[in-house]
Amino acid sequence: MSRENHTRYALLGLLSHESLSGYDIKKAIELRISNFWNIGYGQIYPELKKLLSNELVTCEISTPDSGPSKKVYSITDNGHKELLSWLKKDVLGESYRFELLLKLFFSANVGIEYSLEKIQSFRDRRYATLEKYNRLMDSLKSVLSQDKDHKYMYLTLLFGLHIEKAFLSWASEAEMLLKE
Amino acid sequence: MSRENHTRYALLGLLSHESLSGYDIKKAIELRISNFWNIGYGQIYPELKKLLSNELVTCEISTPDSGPSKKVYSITDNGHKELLSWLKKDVLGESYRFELLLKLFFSANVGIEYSLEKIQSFRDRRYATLEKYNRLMDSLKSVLSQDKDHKYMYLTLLFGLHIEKAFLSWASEAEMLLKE
DNA sequence: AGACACATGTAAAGCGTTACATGATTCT
DNA sequence: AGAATCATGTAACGCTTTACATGTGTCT
Repeated sequence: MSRENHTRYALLGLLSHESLSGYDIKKAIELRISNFWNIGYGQIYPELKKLLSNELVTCEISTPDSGPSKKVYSITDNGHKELLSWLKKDVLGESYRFELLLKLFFSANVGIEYSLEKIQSFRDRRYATLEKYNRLMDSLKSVLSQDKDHKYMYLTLLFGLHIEKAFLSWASEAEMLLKE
Repeated sequence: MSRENHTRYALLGLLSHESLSGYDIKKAIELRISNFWNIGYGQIYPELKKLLSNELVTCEISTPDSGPSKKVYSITDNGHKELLSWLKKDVLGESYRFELLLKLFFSANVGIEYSLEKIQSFRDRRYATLEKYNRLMDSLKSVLSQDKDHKYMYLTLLFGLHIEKAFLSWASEAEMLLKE
């Protein structure tokens, strides 16, 4: 059983909303889905090529009045079908990897200060992310009724809020426990 | 800048506690760290080979009274140094990917029933995991004072509890929002 | 005898990151 | 003129998964 190419569906999903160039796709990813699915140019351009040869997208050269020309990709009917069939399929399960936990687990080998430092900087990072999500949530709430897509964006953002808060409360508890 | 081979450190970490065969390493991984760092045989055996040729571990053939013979690996002084230097280094940041969120984000393209189904089965999965963690926590608490390693195991397990609870509370909220 | 767990590996293919390479356009 | 941004890509490398391959020992 071969693995699913999720990156392909991320691109199809974004293109199902609007036609975009590779460069614009990268920006859209950063804005919308990078919190749970980040992709770099090294994946975007090769994948667009594959999508094109599979006729899941089409490509048009656009030469705007200002700025360099772009290759704008649009989703085809086949592409849309492919996206829908993936969306309907069940998610089998999740697995995540946390380098912080891997280090922490083995940290009986080193001084406690190393663990405390790592947890503190973890907390700082996650706090900054939580603040970012809070700002995004504020701006999203004001446009929530305009478009049914926004409801789903709201769900993913809400996930971010829950998980970041969990990170922070764990970090506080972990720090206390270590200092005991 | 080449990426760090975390798998290598996971193996060194486990071997710093006790000498193990590849097969036993796999079992130890499942028991101890699979929640945040899972590895299969396809990584373990080749990595042990590399560790051996870098003289970070040694290997002895063990022929127990019962059962087939094993190749038991032990960490060397160099291996321990390598582990310590990694443990002391900062963690730069985390990134996670959630297929569920990726699908959910684009689910305005399909009926709401697909989203609800996915969230419900997500909740079932995460609830089962939370229960597992609760059981592990019970058995860990009774031996917590015996070994300073246990404190670090406790921290990682606590992380699991926090994050799974966050998953569950998000899932409930998300279901309510979708049904509105 | 057959099923199951023990035990060790290899090969292929795909995923993902990083570095590199190139050129156009806009702004200061 | 130089810096920054826009824009598109390739190549190398390493990580990860999956499937395959093989043989031993134990239990029923």
